Amino acid sequence: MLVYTDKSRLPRAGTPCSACPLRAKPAFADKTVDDIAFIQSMKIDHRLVKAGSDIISPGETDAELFTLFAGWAYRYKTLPDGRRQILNFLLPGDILGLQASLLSASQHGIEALTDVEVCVFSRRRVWDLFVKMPTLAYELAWLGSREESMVDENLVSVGQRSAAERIAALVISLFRRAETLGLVSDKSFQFPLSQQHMADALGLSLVHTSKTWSRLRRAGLFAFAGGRLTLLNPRLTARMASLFEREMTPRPLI
Amino acid sequence: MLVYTDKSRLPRAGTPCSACPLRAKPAFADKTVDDIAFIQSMKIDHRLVKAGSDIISPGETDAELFTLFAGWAYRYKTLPDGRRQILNFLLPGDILGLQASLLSASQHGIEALTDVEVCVFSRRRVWDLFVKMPTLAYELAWLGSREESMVDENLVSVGQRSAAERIAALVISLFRRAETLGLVSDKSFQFPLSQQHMADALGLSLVHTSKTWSRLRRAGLFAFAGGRLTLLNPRLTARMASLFEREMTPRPLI
DNA sequence: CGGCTCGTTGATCAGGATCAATTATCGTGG
DNA sequence: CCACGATAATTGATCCTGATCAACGAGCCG
Repeated sequence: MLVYTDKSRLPRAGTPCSACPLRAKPAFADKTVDDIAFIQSMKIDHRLVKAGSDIISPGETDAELFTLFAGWAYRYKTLPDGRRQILNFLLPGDILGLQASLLSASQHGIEALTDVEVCVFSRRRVWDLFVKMPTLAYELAWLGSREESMVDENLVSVGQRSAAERIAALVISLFRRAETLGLVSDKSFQFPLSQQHMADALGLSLVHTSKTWSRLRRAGLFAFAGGRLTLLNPRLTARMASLFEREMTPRPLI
Repeated sequence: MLVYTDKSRLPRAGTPCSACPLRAKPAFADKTVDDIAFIQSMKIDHRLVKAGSDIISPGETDAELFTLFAGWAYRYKTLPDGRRQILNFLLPGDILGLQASLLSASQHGIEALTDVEVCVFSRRRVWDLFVKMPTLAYELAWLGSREESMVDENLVSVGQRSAAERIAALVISLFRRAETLGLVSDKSFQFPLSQQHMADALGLSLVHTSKTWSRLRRAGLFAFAGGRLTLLNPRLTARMASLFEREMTPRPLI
């Protein structure tokens, strides 16, 4: 993992969990002081990871547990001949490495999509957490189930939807997630995926992704410029993807 | 859910968890008496479900938690126009409805593939379990991660593998799972999937599934007769699917 | 300026979808 | 025991979505 060691350039590294700016967002449920104190006690580092490098490498054992503090990342698996499947994308507040930390070796890799900041939690203390902090343990399991549910949805896309439907589904689901984090202003948000990322996530070729992508743009579903995506027609995009509005209840932030 | 109410025809319904025949299998890790006693106290029913009916319906709220005691099942999602994606298959000893029980409403359905027996656990007491039984809570989370890891693998199949590779991957992964349960004798095991099930799991059309399936049979990878599948060439099948041998550590049985 | 990576666009190809017809397989009732 | 209808599997013909090949333009960095 590529890491900045010079913490002096990381003003937020010193911020206590109780004053975590993420926690203030409406996407996340409130926590008791005790829970926050325990989280703080588990936190062993605050790291910067450069875009494109692994936060957890495939096959890594004893990977720590992370919370994505800022930036985007994704989970992926590769086949021996190099084919890569992106399993799901990770946004700020998402937990990262839970599967790797419970199972013995990581079955997947996690790579930083943008420059990223992560909170690092001691893997050894996860067990401690289950013993002492049932609320947090429950929330950990909850977050795991939520991630599975996202993978489920991606599997539906790749297995059943056409190329255009897949892109529409990807775009709205990311839009909605960004929205709950307050990252959307005026229907537009920072969209850091390359077309190669989309292709690998959707099970499409790079070329076909490009063609379908620009077809949907010409159709007026969305616009893309300067790394920002503007969802011009959310209704139509959602309908094209058959992706239901699913109200987002505040979720736990570990 | 279609249920037999006449328990008299269910001799195993009265068997205490401590004498659970599944528990004796090498696939499952040993448990303390305390843990087993708690599991027993959570168990509120032992039900038979007919093949083809839902154990958990899509959108169901307050679904209970189950362990699959005997038979096969699968998780699935459907799109409004009827397209169906099978997310993963469930074999005896697998937990079922964990996601539905943690999240508020079930995002998927679970259907019995064969006639099935399930142990029913009180959903209300799951929280109790997290408070009192950290070991079991940890194992629940572990089982959740394991299921996610299976969905991950299916997503790799559907996103990256060719039709033949997908079928090969499905066949071996089911073979291996059946093997750990002692269901395989002489390289062959009961294989209850219809071609429609395979098609829906692999994101292929029914017709193409049939053609590829018989091509692989003619190629000598496996044979299928009388509902039993015989894996004639496990090595080649595994290589075709690029599915690595992954040693199975004993897993928790709740 | 050259050498990257990334996106775009056109031409061609093929894997798998769709359509259609036939053949087991099986449970059910006469 | 057989006839029947329903469901599941097979096979051939044709079509089309999306893969592959190839060339080119745009932005970016050294």
